[in-house]
Amino acid sequence: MSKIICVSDISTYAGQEVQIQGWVYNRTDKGKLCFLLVRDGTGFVQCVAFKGDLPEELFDQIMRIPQESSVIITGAVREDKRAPGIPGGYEVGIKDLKIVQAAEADYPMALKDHGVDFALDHRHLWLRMQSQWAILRVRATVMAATREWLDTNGFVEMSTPILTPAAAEGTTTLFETEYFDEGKAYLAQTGQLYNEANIFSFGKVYCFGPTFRAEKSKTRRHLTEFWMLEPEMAFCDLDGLMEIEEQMVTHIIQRVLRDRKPELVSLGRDLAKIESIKPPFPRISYDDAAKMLNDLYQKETDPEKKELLKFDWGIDFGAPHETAITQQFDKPVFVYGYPSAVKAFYMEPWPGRPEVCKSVDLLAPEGYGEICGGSERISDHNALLARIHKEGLPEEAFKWYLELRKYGSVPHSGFGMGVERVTAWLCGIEHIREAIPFPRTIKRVYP
RNA sequence: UCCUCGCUAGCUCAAUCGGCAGAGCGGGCGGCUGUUAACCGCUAGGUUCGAGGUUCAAGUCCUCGGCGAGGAGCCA
Repeated sequence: MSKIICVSDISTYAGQEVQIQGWVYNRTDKGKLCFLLVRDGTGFVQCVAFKGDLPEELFDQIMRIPQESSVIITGAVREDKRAPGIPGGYEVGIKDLKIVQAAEADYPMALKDHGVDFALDHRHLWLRMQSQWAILRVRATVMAATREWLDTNGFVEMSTPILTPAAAEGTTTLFETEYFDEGKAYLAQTGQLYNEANIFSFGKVYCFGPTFRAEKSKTRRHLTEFWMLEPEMAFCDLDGLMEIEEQMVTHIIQRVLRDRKPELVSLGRDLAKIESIKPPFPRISYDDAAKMLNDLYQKETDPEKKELLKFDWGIDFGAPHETAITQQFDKPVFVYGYPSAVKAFYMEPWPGRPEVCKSVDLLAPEGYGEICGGSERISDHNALLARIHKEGLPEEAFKWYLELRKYGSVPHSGFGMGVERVTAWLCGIEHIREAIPFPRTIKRVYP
């Protein structure tokens, strides 16, 4: 009995007879020769059948095997530069093939691009395509690298609740559900407030899980359900926050480049654009970004683009603004010190400039925009209470949150990172819906 | 909520000014010993999103509706 191996390890089995358990991704028959491209979850490998080497009945069966059939293949591994696949360069000379299940002939996914509607309706099958496999492998590595960095840097993972009481910023953007006799509960849009409680016990914490937003955003950067990482640190100011974001993001990039290069190559990603990213990342203030945008506005000659770049101090960046800023840099850029009016109530005011707060967004290059958003939080009880009143928020709902500032309050900071946005950026794909296994958008909850 | 675009074979798309419903892929049959989304020959496959209207004639023009897309708004 030959050893069952993973395609990802195939290079270590050259010259040996092995077994591959997987699915027929593509078949090319050529007279007395038949090529099967087989995927096993860890990679894609070419398996070759020669008519002369096999019983006639078996060869005939291989020639007719439908796409997506599940198979167990026995054969000898050999190096061959012509062999496609991931990692590629090795192929299996078929000695035996057992069909676990012959797929029906009407498999709907062709090995080519599909329309968005069709692809999303068939997400359960689309996942099998090499491009989707590669993207989601990168995603898993982004998540693993994130945890790896945090866990080795003294952070403790805290699971914050997904079912939450009345919302921090009103209920219009939250999914609502019945909660027994307690009235309404809402799906969490952030674990931050809970992590602000957690830091007073654990120092440095993070939560990592799904986040829900009922906003009617319809863009390539938005999902209604997405995965967000939220670290929160005691005794950490805005500069310390940027330092941590920079180190963590750099680690994620290095780890993806180390472990997922073949996947990125298969996606056609220009590796040079991410290989060159090294700290430090540029840090510019909102004020400077505003000047930069006004300069770009002056220089722009296309009236349509010019209109999109129009910018007045005090407004939040739109997607065209973010794109324009990031195009000035070849690595991620921090923009800090946003106007308080466009940011959340809990952000620490800038010393001496109350109209600005100690917030920071990390914008990814190549037009991908915001991948992290964070801030130093207000640590003074009365200042926070004043902000809650000013925003017209229900003080009662924030009773516990305010109490954190009464017993050993410290400067503290945190940020949120969108996993799908980071994945989409590293993969170089157009839309973040491909960066999550089963995307939830305003128009889709199926499959 | 607004703006724009789209909907034709299982899939991706074409169809000129309103004038016979087409191709490639996929399926079926056949051929080929190195294919890379193979190639070559043959073949089957249609409620042109729906309803109404204009016309000798509508995939194409008009009205209404449906579904989807990506932009704006919104976005802890």
